Amino acid sequence: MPELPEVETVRRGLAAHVTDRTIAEVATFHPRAIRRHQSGKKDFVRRLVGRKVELVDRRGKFLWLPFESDALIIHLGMSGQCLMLKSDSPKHRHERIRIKFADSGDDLVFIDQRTFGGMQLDELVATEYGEKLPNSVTHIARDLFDPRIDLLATAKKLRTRNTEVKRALLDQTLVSGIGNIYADEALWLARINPIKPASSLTLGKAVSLLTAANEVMKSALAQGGTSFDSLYVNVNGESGYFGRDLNVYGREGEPCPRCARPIRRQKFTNRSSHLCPRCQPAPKR
DNA sequence: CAACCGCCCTGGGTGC
DNA sequence: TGCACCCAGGGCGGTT
Repeated sequence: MPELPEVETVRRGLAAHVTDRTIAEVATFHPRAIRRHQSGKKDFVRRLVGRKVELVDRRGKFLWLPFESDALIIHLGMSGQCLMLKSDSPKHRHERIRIKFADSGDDLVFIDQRTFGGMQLDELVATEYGEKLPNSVTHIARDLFDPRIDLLATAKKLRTRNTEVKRALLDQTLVSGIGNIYADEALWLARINPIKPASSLTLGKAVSLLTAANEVMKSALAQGGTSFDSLYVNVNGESGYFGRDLNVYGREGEPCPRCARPIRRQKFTNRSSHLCPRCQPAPKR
């Protein structure tokens, strides 16, 4: 389940391997992998061939390779992988897209078991500070690794939300890049119960929550990301090492690292929250 | 505009 | 061994 640290790890790996290379050939193997590309498979392939990669950009969980006026957007979804594989490597069972380069070096191979991820070409539009974003990424808020994020303004906005704090944390239009794993870890670090109303946090608490999220994701990035269920790997196919540092996620029944009370897992909008019932007491209502 | 719900989809795991 | 079922979950479209 790639979140901000994992997607940033992939971005760095891609940047190191595809920058300055020219696309020579594109093959797609599953319609869902390019379903977001409105003008179809032929257009997708035709428009990519001949393009030279300048850099690899990212906001939240969205990656893109910007060209002059458009960009190739990559989203990993929950099981997407970008791997650099030998040009003669056999087709992987869940291989969805393969991009070959004019230098006949390693291919960029998109593998995705659950097909929530995919690629699309989209126009670039100018936004603030002279930045250019793909049109379909403009609604995504800045992430916590973005040097231009305004942490205080984000904390204030979080407190205006009439919803549970974890929902707000997962809302990519408020702050992007946080998924279920790092939301649970950040809430544990900040000692906040996930179903506490966002509006009930003090401003200081809201700031410390965002700071905790930033810290935990920075640590994860330094270790190459988390690999909880082996679906996430970097472009070389290697797992990250942060999984061992998770305090609550996936640790139901194990002792809280702070107070030794068993970690509890509870239902949260068709998924799960992991928390310490003592460190993160439920709000009274 | 904000919140919420249901849907997309696959395959590993589990229970019978 | 096989089958039915559950579960993971980010983003988005439609609705309230």
